Amino acid sequence: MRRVARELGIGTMSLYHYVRSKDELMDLVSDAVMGVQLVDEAELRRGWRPALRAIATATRRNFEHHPWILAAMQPRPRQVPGPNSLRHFDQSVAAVVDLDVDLPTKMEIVALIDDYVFGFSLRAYLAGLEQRVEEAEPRWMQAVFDYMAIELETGAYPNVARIVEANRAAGGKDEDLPAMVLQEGRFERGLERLLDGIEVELKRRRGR
Amino acid sequence: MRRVARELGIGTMSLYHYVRSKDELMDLVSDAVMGVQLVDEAELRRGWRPALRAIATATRRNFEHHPWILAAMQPRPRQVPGPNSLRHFDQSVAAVVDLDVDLPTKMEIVALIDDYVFGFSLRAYLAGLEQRVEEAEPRWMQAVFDYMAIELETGAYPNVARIVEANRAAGGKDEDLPAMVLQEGRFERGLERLLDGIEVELKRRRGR
DNA sequence: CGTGTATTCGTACGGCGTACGGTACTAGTA
DNA sequence: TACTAGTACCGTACGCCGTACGAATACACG
Repeated sequence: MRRVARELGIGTMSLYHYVRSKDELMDLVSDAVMGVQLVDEAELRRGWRPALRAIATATRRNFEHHPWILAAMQPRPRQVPGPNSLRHFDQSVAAVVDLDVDLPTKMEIVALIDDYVFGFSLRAYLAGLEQRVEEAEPRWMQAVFDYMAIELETGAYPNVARIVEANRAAGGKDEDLPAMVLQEGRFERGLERLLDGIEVELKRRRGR
Repeated sequence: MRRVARELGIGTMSLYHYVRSKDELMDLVSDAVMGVQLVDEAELRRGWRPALRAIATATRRNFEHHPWILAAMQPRPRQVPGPNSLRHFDQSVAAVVDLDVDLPTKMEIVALIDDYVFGFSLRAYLAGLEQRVEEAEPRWMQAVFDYMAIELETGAYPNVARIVEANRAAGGKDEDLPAMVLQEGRFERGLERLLDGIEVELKRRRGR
């Protein structure tokens, strides 16, 4: 709060004229961030799959630009989502509202997409800190492999050891492993698999 | 740190003989928590799908019992996963190591499952605070609907409005909506859809 | 017994969020 | 013109926090 006030060129306590507490300020900022990921209305009319894909990638891109809000999110009692979060929710509803399934299923699909986007973004953030995911994740995996290399002989991680050995047998180098492991476009591919799974469920229900 | 020391009946600074900083203590605790979700080795030999399912549900159950570690996780530079996290990784590798796909695909499957489990757990935690998910999420959704009810007439959330109206037209009450929206077993159903999506991808690759 | 090492911890420092009470300015009223 | 009400601002101080520093104590071993 002191720093924010300093950068605004005002006294610290002046902030509290507009905001009840630091938490409330955080809520406002978080919701403001959620506002910039809203998707063009036309995207929502191209069927559930393109619509959900557009919403998910926009959300992911937004978290990529503002990863710190993931860490700033703390559970607070009786906190209610802000208008921009609700608008995001409303757009997700738009994507599934015409599906031929019952309401709970529609809402679970919406929640499922958000779960994935949040999880991917959080883990990418934890692994990557300030860098872009595509650079950071291999570095993180490198650290993992480096660390595990010490323990590999002890047999503590037998399955990773199998992979390392298979890679050696194929003439590959250990250093290449991390880069092979997590590659660009991982978010999009994971999303497509999730959408595939949803599609399977939709067909199954329609079959009945 | 002061409270931990007090509960241990020692001076605050005595902690720093065993631990370099509060962050390091957090890392140790987090990794200790990751240790209790390890899965029986026999589970890993029942095929990739049961194995991944067992790992994911064990992880989810663990996060349900210790949700605060999700909030405690902060991106720290040059942090390396602890032995228990690596053991979890190794178990995931065991589940996919025999699949008939290339290595990067195997690793993406592993990461995908973790992304979902993390995302679900984080969002459930944010929505639910201390309560069980099954109780908390409806309460959260109730707050959402209550809040949105105010705005529904303004047309700010047209798609949610459509759902509310459809529910009224079917003779349902507004109060029933939150409970209809998120129901028990949501994690397991979402996981099955994710596994379905992975299965689709495996078949596609095998077909080539 | 002395001596080095492991363990404990009291004090103090700089940072934080913010409660409290006050000051300055503006707009409206008479 | 003087008075008032409300808005905006902020200096000071309190009680937290993590932890740097250095001293005190306990213990193991020659």
